[in-house]
Amino acid sequence: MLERKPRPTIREENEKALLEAAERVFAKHGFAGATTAAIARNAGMPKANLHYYFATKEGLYRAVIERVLNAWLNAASSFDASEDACEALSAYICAKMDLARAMPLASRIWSAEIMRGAPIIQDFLDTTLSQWVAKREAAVRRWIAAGKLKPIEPKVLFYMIWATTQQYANAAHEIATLNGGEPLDDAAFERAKRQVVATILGGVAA
Amino acid sequence: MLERKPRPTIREENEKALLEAAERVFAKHGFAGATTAAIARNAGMPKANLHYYFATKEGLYRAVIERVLNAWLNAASSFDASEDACEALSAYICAKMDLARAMPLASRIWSAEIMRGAPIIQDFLDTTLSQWVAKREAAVRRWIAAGKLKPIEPKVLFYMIWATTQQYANAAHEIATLNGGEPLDDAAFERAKRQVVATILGGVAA
DNA sequence: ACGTCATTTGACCATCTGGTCAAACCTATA
DNA sequence: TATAGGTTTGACCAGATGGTCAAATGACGT
Repeated sequence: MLERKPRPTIREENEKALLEAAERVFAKHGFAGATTAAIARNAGMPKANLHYYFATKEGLYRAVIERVLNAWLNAASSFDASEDACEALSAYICAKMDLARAMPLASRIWSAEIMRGAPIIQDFLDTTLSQWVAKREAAVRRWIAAGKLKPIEPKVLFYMIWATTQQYANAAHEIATLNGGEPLDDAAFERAKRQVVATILGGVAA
Repeated sequence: MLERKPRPTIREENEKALLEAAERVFAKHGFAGATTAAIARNAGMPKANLHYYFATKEGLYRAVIERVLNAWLNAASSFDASEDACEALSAYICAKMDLARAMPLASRIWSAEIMRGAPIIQDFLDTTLSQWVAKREAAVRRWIAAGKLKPIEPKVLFYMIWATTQQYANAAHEIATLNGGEPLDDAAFERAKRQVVATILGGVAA
């Protein structure tokens, strides 16, 4: 009867540990620089065990990317939180800032993948992301037509939002260095978030 | 008499070819993913020849980074082009946009190095960059005090400028995908540049 | 207790990589 | 043309890496 057994707690736990370890190692060393031995050690198991759960390094990488993708889509949905231009943009920028802070490793892996030319996630760019952009582009154009926003190429706005928010994950080390060697604390980060929102909205609100 | 011979054209030519090839390969595959064999092939010479000019892969990488650093410093100097806040910021943003377009490989290598935690250029962050930021931070605060700019943490502004401009190099592939598969042509890029300048200035000008 | 299936692991392998080396090959100057 | 110093290159090496395998161990329903 091929019942879906609610069984596999061991498998679930090990796969989760491996995915988390992989996220750490891929984020720090990149795809090529990460070794399966390092990932396995980081997850507290011998290398052969890693290959029992994930046949190939690329397969593991794909699995990590999928988690990242879901986080991205989740944050992206906050764009639709409101019909009001400023509210929608604020919510979206805040969501992306929070994502960068909560999941810096995922953000870095994502950026590295994009920088490599998206060899793994090209189809996501071609399908889901293209559709997401097309739909929100239309919303932005409507807001412009309604006089809510200054006339701007919507994509330019998206790229600015993506880049600026991800900067707080990608360049966390540089930012820490310029912050006296310490990462931004919560207060400083919240201040930065407010100022990013204010600056971008100030730049595009009509 | 130890005269400086105007001789070494062979050495100069080969080192240049290697540095350019290394820039391409490092930009595409990252430090770990780049192989000295691939770089040498890309420069049109056998691997042993590469190691004759650059003893180690890391030494070659350092040399590439140094070129990138000079480009960065060169663009950074345009911040001081004017005493006027808007003029200075415009000039700086334009210079960084042009840099991203003219040297996308260098930009990507730079970002990758920052994302890795700047293992090679940490001392640059600690010294030159810190000083650069401190000085321009003071300029921004003066402009704010003079009522030229809205009150903003200067670093937040710098991070936004750095991230947004570099986006056009780092995410060139993603941008091309969302542009129908074609990279931005000169006209589209100039339009984007103007809108980036206008949006950031609109966001911070008082 | 038994049998079956999932899990664990050390040993192993082919391949790749950064780097070495010595011999061969210029090129120019005395 | 002899000689010296820069340059080129194929062959080579030690170590690392992704991945395999078979044997051992554990979990669990019957």
